[in-house]
Amino acid sequence: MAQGLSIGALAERTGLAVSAIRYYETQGLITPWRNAGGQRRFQRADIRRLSFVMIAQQFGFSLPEIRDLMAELPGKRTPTRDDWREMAEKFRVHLDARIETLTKLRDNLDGCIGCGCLSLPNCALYNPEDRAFAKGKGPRYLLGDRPETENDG
Amino acid sequence: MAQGLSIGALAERTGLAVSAIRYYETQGLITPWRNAGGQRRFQRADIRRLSFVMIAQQFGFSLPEIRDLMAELPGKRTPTRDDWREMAEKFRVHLDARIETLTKLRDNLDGCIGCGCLSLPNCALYNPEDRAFAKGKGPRYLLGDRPETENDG
DNA sequence: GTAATTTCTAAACCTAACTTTAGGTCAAGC
DNA sequence: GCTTGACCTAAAGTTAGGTTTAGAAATTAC
Repeated sequence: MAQGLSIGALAERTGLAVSAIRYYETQGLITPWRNAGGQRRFQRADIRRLSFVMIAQQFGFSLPEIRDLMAELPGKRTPTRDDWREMAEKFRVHLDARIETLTKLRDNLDGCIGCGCLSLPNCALYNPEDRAFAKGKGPRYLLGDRPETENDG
Repeated sequence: MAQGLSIGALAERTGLAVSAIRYYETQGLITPWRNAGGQRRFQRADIRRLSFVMIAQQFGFSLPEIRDLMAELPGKRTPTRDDWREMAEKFRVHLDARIETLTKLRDNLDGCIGCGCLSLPNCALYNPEDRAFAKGKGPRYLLGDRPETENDG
């Protein structure tokens, strides 16, 4: 293994399937070079990149989103500690937001299901801030009612 | 609307597409009855059920998982406040776990990327507790290195 | 130097969670 | 009572994130 890691070696180091790594290349998440025989060769820093991909996926980020996050990192030279740190700081903002959203949602759910009303006009849940809780598309009224409607179990 | 809600009415009340509601029925998330003409009719309580589905999805639960969670609720009679509360308590355990996982992961990422090493033998990240951080499949070594390997930017 | 692995590409396949389409029925308004 | 919109089913299509397959070429192991 004179120059760079083979795809199999990278797979072993990251725990990913070889096919997944190839797929990530098509999605622009890593850009290996090719050796004389046309096989992919990876930098050792790509282990870190792929680990980051897997971590970000755990947080619910899509591959395009992750690619955009990683676009912060230098493409050509090996990212330094500071490159990573800078990127991670921006990433952290997203993580914090995601965690806060989930925490709020959990607390709201608690409050609404736990409270006696189950009818939203009286409930903390019924307010605009809470309704805009996530990436769109959510329930318009968090546990189902409209403001002018009364209790309906 | 003498008896029950039509699918269109339910769609309007929940913000879901009609096609999604039909799909949820095939997945066992709701069980409407049919009127004389063969059209679906829903209970008002189904608004709440579907809202819960959407909320649980935000937390990353799959439809089968959500169906199992909701199996706690009485199928025939309209769920009472206490039915919901009981179910929500079990759900909350999952939410707490998910939030804690994400929080830990965030802190780990902070620690590792932020620290000077970027080489895992010295890093808080390299320990079994952290490596088992999620629903399997994750990176075997959270930011890429193996213990016996040295710094590699 | 040959055999066994790995890797290559392209294309097909897979699951989850839906949406769209097609052709037909039901219900509500005038 | 007719028209229009809502609803029905079944089947095909869609997107994300991959995996599998097939046949060929490169690499490694002996």
